[in-house]
Amino acid sequence: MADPQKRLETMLAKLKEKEMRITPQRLAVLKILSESCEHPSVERIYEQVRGDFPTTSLATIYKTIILLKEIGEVLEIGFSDGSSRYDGNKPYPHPHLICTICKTIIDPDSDSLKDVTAELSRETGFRITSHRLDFFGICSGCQKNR
Amino acid sequence: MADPQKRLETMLAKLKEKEMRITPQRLAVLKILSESCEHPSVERIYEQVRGDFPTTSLATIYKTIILLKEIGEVLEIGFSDGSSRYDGNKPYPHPHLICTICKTIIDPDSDSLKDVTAELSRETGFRITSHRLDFFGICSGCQKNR
DNA sequence: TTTTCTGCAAATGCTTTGCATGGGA
DNA sequence: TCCCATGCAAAGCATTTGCAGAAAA
Repeated sequence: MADPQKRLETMLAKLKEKEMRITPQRLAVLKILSESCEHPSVERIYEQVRGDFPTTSLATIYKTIILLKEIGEVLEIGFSDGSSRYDGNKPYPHPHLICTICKTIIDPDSDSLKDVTAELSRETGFRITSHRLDFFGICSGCQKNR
Repeated sequence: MADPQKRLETMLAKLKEKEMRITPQRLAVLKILSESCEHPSVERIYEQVRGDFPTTSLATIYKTIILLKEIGEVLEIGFSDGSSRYDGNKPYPHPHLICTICKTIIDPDSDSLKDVTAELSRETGFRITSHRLDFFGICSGCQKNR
């Protein structure tokens, strides 16, 4: 995981460079995304931002994310069901390991794509059932709670 | 590519097994999907089916695809923008090579995931710009037409 | 002060649903 | 004949858009 503080600074610098304004709402979204290990959904970001700024609208979250996508500071992980999750900590393509039950998304350590399925399964306790470069599976927690 | 004829038979057998009816519209959708090299969109399938059955509705195409997904006879390739493409010829996870300009989707031959990016780029003329297990890039045709 | 951003509400656009009719088996 | 599938239109829903007021710079 990249240093959230540095990520935030990078994002802020990029916004300033593009002469875009740093509003409290935007700052809140940037903070959440720069610290994200959980790869939050729009809805999740919305809830968190509303904790600090109760009048924030969903539209603002969407607009901010569209903005960040345009300047390459957030990675969108879109799914077939139309839902999307976001990674502002590592905004570049990298493998994901996704639990199809609890929807947890983690970033595996492996850089190589060779024999990754077996390797990831062993290291994380996931049972791999599908893939994409995104690997889908069931995390160890969900395997126990069945 | 799998033999379209056999794929069609497999799909039909599965429908019968589940006691689902084989209607002309469904048969048309199955045929298109079993022969798909182009990984058609719902809209594309709709247009083709309407060639033979002009009264067919979009809802029927959607319902048929949902059905096929449930019985594992079609692979959905969903994108961040909400659009989806379908593969009924190889309804199991496999790598895709996607042109971000003309939206062509092809199935590369390689089975290994090692050094695939460079390999695919060389073999197909794509310039790889992103990936997923789905690899995104620009196909040779679009590189020429710039 | 200027220009951009916010937040509300309305508009989109794709997908799903409900239901009466039609058609497989 | 009995159900299931079709096709139309309406409903859903996540996302986008338009615009007047608010607030960065």
